[in-house]
Amino acid sequence: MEVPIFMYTKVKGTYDLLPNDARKYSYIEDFLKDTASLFGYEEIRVPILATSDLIHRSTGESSDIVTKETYDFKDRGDRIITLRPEGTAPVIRSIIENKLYATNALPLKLFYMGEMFRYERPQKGRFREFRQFGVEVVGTSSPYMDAEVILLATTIFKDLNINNFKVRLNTLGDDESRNNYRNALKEYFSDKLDSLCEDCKKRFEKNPLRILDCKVDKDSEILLNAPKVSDYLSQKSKDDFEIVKSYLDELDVPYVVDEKLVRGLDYYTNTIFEFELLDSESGQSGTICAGGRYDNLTSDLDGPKLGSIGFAFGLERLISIVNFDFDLTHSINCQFIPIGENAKKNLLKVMQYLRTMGFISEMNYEATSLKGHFKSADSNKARYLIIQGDDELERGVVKVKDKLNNTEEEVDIKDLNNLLDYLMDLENKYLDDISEGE
RNA sequence: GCGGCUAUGGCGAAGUUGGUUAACGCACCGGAUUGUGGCUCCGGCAUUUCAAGGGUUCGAGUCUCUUUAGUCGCCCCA
Repeated sequence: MEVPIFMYTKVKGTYDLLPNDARKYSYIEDFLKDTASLFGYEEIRVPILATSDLIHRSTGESSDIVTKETYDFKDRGDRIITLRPEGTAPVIRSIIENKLYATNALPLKLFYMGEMFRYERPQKGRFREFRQFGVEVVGTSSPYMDAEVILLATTIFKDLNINNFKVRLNTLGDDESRNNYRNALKEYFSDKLDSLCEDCKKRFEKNPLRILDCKVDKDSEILLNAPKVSDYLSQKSKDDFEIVKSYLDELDVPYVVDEKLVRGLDYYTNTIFEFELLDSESGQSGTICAGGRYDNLTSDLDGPKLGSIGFAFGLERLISIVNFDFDLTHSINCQFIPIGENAKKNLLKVMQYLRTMGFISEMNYEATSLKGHFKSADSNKARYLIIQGDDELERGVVKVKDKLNNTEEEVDIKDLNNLLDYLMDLENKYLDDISEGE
């Protein structure tokens, strides 16, 4: 009989965030919250589980996400559930279901952060479980807001010292413009179907705009001579797009208009954009942020018609290009070193006191030798070693060793505030030294 | 969904045309040194085992097949 070897491994396409990396995520998440807050956004948290109807309806039946990338399953009550593959649809659903558009002033400016799931082949910067940060502004059609949203994303990247990107910008126009353009494309491609790739033949029926996005035929005459969106825009759409561009010019946001840009999800209208990372030393390139206006989504989901715009980016991709050469770990750390059981009991109380005063404090409960305690202090990178044996216990003192200044002194702890004052002095001295050095 | 590459201890990795005991480094544990660690030195640390399973062979970590996983491309996407 075979004895199976059990290996409990992570699910394909997922990853563990070990402390070193989790620290980076926390830092970035805090930064994103702070930056979004400066622009007037509030956080919204919505469930990871969503009804499949919502996801399928909103992202478009023809989108690749729905046709082959969703995690769908039936729950025990026979409900068809989808793990959310993106944030916009669930957030819009929540806004409609909770009638936020009626109880709050418009526009709503919301940001979200959390896990998304897509059943894709994992590769660089792409996972099956990944995290996105995104914003949604709901309830305004002002093109100035389009520009402000792009400015927020730009600010985020620049403040993280990421400068080697450019914004690709386009407009799909309003409903009227889109319909006219769509018809023009259909007419143009109708007698050229044979020369298109297999995928594009399907796109012709479902979403002819996406033929423009085809990578297979991208250099062919057919695509190059295809009708251009700009020729089919209504005056309103043209004017709005001009406003977006002029605002971006005014704020020195680097962008290029790319008439070939369309997006993977079906709900976009008017302004759409992608942030593209330019070739860097790390060799990475590609889209690091994408978004656009979706003026029909709220009504498609049985809510009122509310002009809306948003963007999203993957935290994995962002963090992979942030340069973390600064210290994220500065901390105050006291290692308590008892010699003997009596001192151990006594130090437990002292340790708890220091913790309540904000000092990160630890003790190795298993060490049998002084050497073991000191080794623990090393691996904890403790700055202060607080040592007490029977002798010190009897006299009501501890020895405090400050490894940074390489000093060791006896401190009276009959009044614990005495110890706190002593440590605070050392801390303040350290901070003074730092600021003087700068 | 398609293609390339990879898979050796906790980690990083040697392993020559298949040929007795699977280098080395880091980490870890013990000791020299049980009221002061870090350095140094000594010792320990893969052994029906080289991702799993099958095949070729007198002999397989080395060749072959399958599966799984990782990784990098394509499609698509954040």
